Amino acid sequence: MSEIRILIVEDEPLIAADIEATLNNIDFMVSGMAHNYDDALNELKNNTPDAVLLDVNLDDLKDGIDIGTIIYEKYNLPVIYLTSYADKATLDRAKKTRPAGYIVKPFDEKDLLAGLEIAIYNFSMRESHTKPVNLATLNKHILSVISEREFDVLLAIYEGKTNQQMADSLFVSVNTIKTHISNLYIKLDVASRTAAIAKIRGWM
Amino acid sequence: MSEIRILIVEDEPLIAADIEATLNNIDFMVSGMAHNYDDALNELKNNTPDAVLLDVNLDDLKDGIDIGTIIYEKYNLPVIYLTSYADKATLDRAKKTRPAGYIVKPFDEKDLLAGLEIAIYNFSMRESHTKPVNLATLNKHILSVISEREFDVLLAIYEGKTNQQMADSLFVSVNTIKTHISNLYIKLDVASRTAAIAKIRGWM
DNA sequence: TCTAATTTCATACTTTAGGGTGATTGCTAC
DNA sequence: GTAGCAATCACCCTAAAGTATGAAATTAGA
Repeated sequence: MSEIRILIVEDEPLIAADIEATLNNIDFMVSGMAHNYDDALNELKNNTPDAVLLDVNLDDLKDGIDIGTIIYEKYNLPVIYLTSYADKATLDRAKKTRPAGYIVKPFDEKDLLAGLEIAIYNFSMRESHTKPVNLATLNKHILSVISEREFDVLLAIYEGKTNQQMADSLFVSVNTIKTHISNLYIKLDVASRTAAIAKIRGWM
Repeated sequence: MSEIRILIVEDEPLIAADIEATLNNIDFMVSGMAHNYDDALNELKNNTPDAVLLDVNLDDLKDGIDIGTIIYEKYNLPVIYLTSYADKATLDRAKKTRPAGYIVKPFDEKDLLAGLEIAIYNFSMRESHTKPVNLATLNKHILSVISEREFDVLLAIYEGKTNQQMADSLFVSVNTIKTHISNLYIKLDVASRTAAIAKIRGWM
């Protein structure tokens, strides 16, 4: 994996340049710079980054938290807020956008890099909670081994598909799906799709 | 709800006193102070806090991350690390303990309060991902309103139970369960138990 | 190369889930 | 008091899921 692409949204040129200089290293690269709400949305759309450094106080009608709200709702990216003050009301607005991190100005190189690292890591962990398990970790929990194809079927079950829908999307017959499901049930020691879902939930 | 009880683990008395003064306000209170590994474990056991502020660099054989590891494995509390430097190796060790936040020294009152707020909030959100939904939040996501009994049934579905098992544990007939499920499907706009589970997944 | 496991499919059968319709009871708000 | 809703239950029917058994083609490994 290459560098993590960061979008910087900051209206103070000096700080923006400072952050840019700090971030262009082994681990990170700057994917784009935005100075206001519209620029930021544009960058998000046309040059989607892996994470966003977001100044809360922009010299604009819309502030950083407005952008954070859009990112939370539309994009699913880790947001790290930069702010020079943190009153209760602003903080409460910010919390609603589930930021991955929060860095208070003034900050130095270490604050920024450490804050970013932790925030992005935490975000990826947070994400993995909502995603289904992966085959390798799944197999750590059971005696017998679930095959790749069986895993495909298990994921489809997890997503709420019917046998027919699975058959269509995996290009096999419903009979085949049934066979896989039967084998899965034996291996997972369950007797229904919902029991299977309940069983694998929590394994991540 | 009363104040959030914070355990401070910090071996530098000046900083510890400073944090204590900052934290004893409306939102937070200090549940205890520890200066080393053993003190910290003792406090965790006998006076369990709601969150832990953890200095990484303790003047001890075991450092803050060792304590963080214990908290991650045994207790399930949000940990916020305090550190004056953040080299890659330390950061990697810290990340493995899934800290809720990371505050880099030197920090002022605002850093601390904002960092704590965000970290604890994020942690509570992270937690709720693994738990089933609650009725109130569930109803925010749909047009019609799910009743209490319907919610009981939905939870039972989520847990992988069959209609018969639900009927037994809720002391009603299978027909009643079926009626509730039918109504649930209409309200959730789905057509099967697994689709219902997939739909409510993520709502927390 | 021979074996074991995976993936594929089939047929037949049973059980569970889901859809439609209607009805009773009890509670609450107007 | 009556309209509305929640909760309960019944019956019938269809569709989907699950069980059992057997078998062929493919692939990976010893």
